[in-house]
Amino acid sequence: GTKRLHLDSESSVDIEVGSFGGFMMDKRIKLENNSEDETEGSSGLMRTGCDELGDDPGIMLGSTPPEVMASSSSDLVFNNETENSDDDACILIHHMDIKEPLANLKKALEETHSINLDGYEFYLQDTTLDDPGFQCLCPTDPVPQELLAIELASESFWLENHKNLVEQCVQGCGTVQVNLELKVAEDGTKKINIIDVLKPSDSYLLATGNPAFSPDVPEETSQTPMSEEEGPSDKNLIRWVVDNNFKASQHRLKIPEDPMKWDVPHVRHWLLWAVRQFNLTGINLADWKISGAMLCNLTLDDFKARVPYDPADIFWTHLELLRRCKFVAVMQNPKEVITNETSPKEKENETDKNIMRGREKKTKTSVKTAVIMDQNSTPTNSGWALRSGSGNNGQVQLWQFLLDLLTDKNHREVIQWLGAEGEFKLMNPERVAYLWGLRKNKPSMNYEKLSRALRYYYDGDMIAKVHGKRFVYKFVCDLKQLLGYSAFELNRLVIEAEMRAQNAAHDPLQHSIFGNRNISQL
DNA sequence: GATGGCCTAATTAGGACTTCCGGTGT
DNA sequence: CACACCGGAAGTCCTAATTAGGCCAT
Repeated sequence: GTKRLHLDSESSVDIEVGSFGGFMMDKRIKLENNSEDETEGSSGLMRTGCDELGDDPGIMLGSTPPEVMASSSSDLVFNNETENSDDDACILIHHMDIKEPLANLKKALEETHSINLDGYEFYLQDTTLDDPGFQCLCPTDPVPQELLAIELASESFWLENHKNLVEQCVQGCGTVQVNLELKVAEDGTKKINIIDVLKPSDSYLLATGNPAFSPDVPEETSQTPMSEEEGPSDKNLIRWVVDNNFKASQHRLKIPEDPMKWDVPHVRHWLLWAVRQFNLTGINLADWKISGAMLCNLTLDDFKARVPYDPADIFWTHLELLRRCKFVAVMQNPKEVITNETSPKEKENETDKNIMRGREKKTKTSVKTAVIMDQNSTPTNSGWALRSGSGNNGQVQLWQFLLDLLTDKNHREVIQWLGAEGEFKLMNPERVAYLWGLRKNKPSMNYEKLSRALRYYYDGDMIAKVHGKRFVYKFVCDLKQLLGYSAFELNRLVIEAEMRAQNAAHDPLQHSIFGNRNISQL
């Protein structure tokens, strides 16, 4: 369906709520912005995520050496542009290879800014072992890219100078953007606090030619695999999609979906994410020590006072969607909105992409399917986007349907998980095919045809056959990333639901482990 | 009358299967 | 020998993108 939001006197959006592979709601928004000049502010586009990040006295102590404050470089950015000059804390932004020893980082800071950092030690500020934010930084764990932004708690975590970030906290390789602050604790400890380790902005990578950070785990983050090739032809068309990385962290940190229920730390978590996501500048974190209720009641004037730079009202639109639709959305292709221009080089790339796309056509379904998986991934640039198709045409796909059945305790007799590795067996293949036929309005569907459809998945990253086992297939994708649950967890949840159902009164809404929602609605 | 913008319908392209079938493996 | 499994080929159904044509204002 489509519903219209009236955001303010100048803008309205048509939101088409569809199903993008089912798991991620694809909210397409046709933004009708009366503002003619959408390209305004295109200069300085794609700024470094946390450039000029505003002060947060709660984080930063006012003990930064003054000589640091006075210096500046292209690679080290201070946030002292804010009017709030009485607060002298600042964030330093430095780009480096993630596998460089921290000692090198310290040396670079000293050389670049002619400052003496003797006695300063690196800390992951206020990150504790119990902090969920820290857990994702453990070397043995995959690192959701968005969560490279380290959330702060109460105690600091000391890092060794001679080791690099990979050895101590973050997996991956390539260039990263490290946000730092210098401070002296009350006990006199000199700290170089690492606040964030982020993927560098595209502009930085483009300018330097450095490879983007890539986690050692399947690449993931937020945005949808927006395809450059499918960018909106209408200059006024902005496509917003749910940011799955934020959603994942939201789930993990138990942040309510309704922003009205957010407390101050929730708002702060969201804002830190937004600063980087929308390249916000001039933001003062101290202005955002507000509850979710206050956030939802911000007037446009309040907002403008807090967000001095918001070209094309992008962040305002985002906030409106958050408040009214309760989802954290990102634009699929912010560049188009901000620039509306294509450089000759980009055009050249597009040509290449078109060629690539022509090649991809031969790979059939597999690639397309992988794209849906990639919803969870932020294409570091065009890599993922190249693989993107045009969605699932709004129809349920076979793999979704199978997951629906697999998460429904009432269908365990016809299809069920085998073990913890994503394997599943069609206990009654013809019944599964019949149900699939019902869903697709294909009364003549049978297992032979269904299995042919499954075989189209073999080339991709979604489903594979388990050789030698009759009617047994396997989800080879990362279900944890896709659904927030691993196959093992899904299996356990289904079994538990079944056991509960046996012990409790019948609850018609609890067929699926997801309650009255099915996979397509997650 | 020429031009450009807007709207709508028709056409085209592409994705995800569906249907059929000959062949292979167990 | 039966049946699962494989993969090519062509077709279907759907949506999205592109193109063409008509209308209207300048």
